[in-house]
Amino acid sequence: MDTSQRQVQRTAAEQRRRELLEAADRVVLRDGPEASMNAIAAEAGITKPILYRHFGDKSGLYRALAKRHTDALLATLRAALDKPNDRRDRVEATLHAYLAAIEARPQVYRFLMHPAEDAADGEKGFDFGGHSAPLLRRMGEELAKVIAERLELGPDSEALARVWGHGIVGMMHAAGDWWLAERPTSRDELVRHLADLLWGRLAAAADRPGAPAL
Amino acid sequence: MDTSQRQVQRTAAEQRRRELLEAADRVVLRDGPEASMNAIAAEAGITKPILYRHFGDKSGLYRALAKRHTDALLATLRAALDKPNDRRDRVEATLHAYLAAIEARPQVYRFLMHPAEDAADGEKGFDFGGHSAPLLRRMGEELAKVIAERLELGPDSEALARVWGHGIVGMMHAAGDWWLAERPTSRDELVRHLADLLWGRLAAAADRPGAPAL
DNA sequence: AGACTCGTGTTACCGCAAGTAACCAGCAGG
DNA sequence: CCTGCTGGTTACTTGCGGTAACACGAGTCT
Repeated sequence: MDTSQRQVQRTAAEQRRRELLEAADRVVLRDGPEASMNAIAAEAGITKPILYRHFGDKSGLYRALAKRHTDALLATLRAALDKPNDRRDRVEATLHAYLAAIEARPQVYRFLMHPAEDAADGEKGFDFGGHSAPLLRRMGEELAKVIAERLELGPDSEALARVWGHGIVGMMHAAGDWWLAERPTSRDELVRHLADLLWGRLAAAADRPGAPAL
Repeated sequence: MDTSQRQVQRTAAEQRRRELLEAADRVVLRDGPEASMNAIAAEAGITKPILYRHFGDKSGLYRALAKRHTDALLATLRAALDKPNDRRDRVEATLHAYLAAIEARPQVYRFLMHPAEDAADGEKGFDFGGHSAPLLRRMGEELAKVIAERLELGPDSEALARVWGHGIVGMMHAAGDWWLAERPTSRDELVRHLADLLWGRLAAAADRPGAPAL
C-alpha cells in the first residue's frame, strides 16, 4: 500500500466521519441530546461499534458535534462584532447575532449548553465545575482576547479583560436562556436593555423613594 | 385510626423524607451527581423501592435536593444584599457571598448547576432550553424583584428589571464558574472587576491606540 | 496463485442503572 | 381470627453504553 493509497484512505475515513457527524446531527436535532448511540448508528445506516471506532465513546462524538456548531457560532459572532463602527453598535450587533442564532435553532442551542454530561474528564482527574459546556468558556476567552487587544485598561488589563469576557458572555447566556424560554419581549428590546446594563445604567439609576435603598 | 394518629403518621413520613434527603445529600456530595439510586438507598440503610415511593423518580429526588440547597443559598444572598449601605457595597457583598458559597462547596455547586439532566418535563411537553437548572432562574427572578422594587427605572421598569436580573445573575454565574475552575485571581479582585463592569467601565474605557476600535 | 493484513462491518454479549411487580412482616381494630 | 394499612424486601424487566469476537472484501507481498 503506497502513500497515495494511504492518503485516499485517510481522506475517505474523514469523509465517513463527516457523514457520521451529519447523521448524528440530524438525530440529535430531532430527539434531543439524550439520543442513544443505537439511534444515531441506525440513522447513519450502520451499527454501534463503528461509531465507537470513530469517536471512542459517546462524549467523543458529542465533543466532535459540539465543536462544529461552536466553531460556526463563533464565526458569526466575530463577523457581527467587526461590522459596525460605534462601540455600542458593536455590542448590540453581537448580542443580536447570538440571540438570533439561539432563536433560530433552539435544539442546537440546547445541545451545546447541555451536553448530556458525564464528562469523561478529557485529561485531568478532577475538573470541578468544569461542567463540560465548553461553548461558554470558549466564547468567554474569545471575547476576553478582543477586549484585551482593543481596550486601554490600565495595569491589570489582562485579568480584567478575562473577567469581563466571561462575565459578559454569562450575562448574554443567562438572559438569552430565560428569554428563549419565556419570550417576554422582543429581541430588540432585550438587546437594548442588556446594553444599557453594560453601559452602567444600573449604577446610575435613582433609588425609588419610599423603598429600601439599593 | 383517628385523626391524631394520621397526623403523627404524616409528620413521621415527612421526618423520614428528611432523613432520606440527608442521606442522598451525603452520597451526592461524596460521589457527585451521577450517584446511583442504589447507592443512595444503601446510604440511607434501605432499598430502592422506598426511595421511589417517596420521590417518584430520580429527578423527583434531585429536585427535592436541589430545592433545599437553592433555598439556603438564596437566603444567604438576600442577607448579604441587605447588610451594607452603599449600592456598590451591596453589589460587591452579594457577589462575595455567592462566590464564597460556591468556593466552599464546589460539589454542591456542581450538583445544582448540572442536575444530571433528563428533565422529565415538569409539566409542558416542550420546554426548550429550560435545561433544568432552576437555580439560575430563581436567582434571576429574585434579583429582578429587588431591582424593580427599589429602583426608579422609568416606563418599562418591569421588563428592564427582569432582563437585568437574569443578566447579572448570568454574569456572576459564568464568571464564578470560570474562576472556580481556573482560580486566576483572588476573590476580592474578581468581585471588584465584576462590579466595575456593572458600573459601566467597559463603555467608558478608551480604545487602545493602533488597534482596531471596539 | 495463495497467504497476509488492513479497513469496514456485523452479531452477540457484559455490566449497570432506572424503575416496577410481587411478596412479606408487624400491628391496629372489628 | 381475619382484615387492612404501612414500611420493607427480593427479584425482575428494560434499555443503554461499551466491547469481544468473528466475517468479508480488496489491495499487497512472495
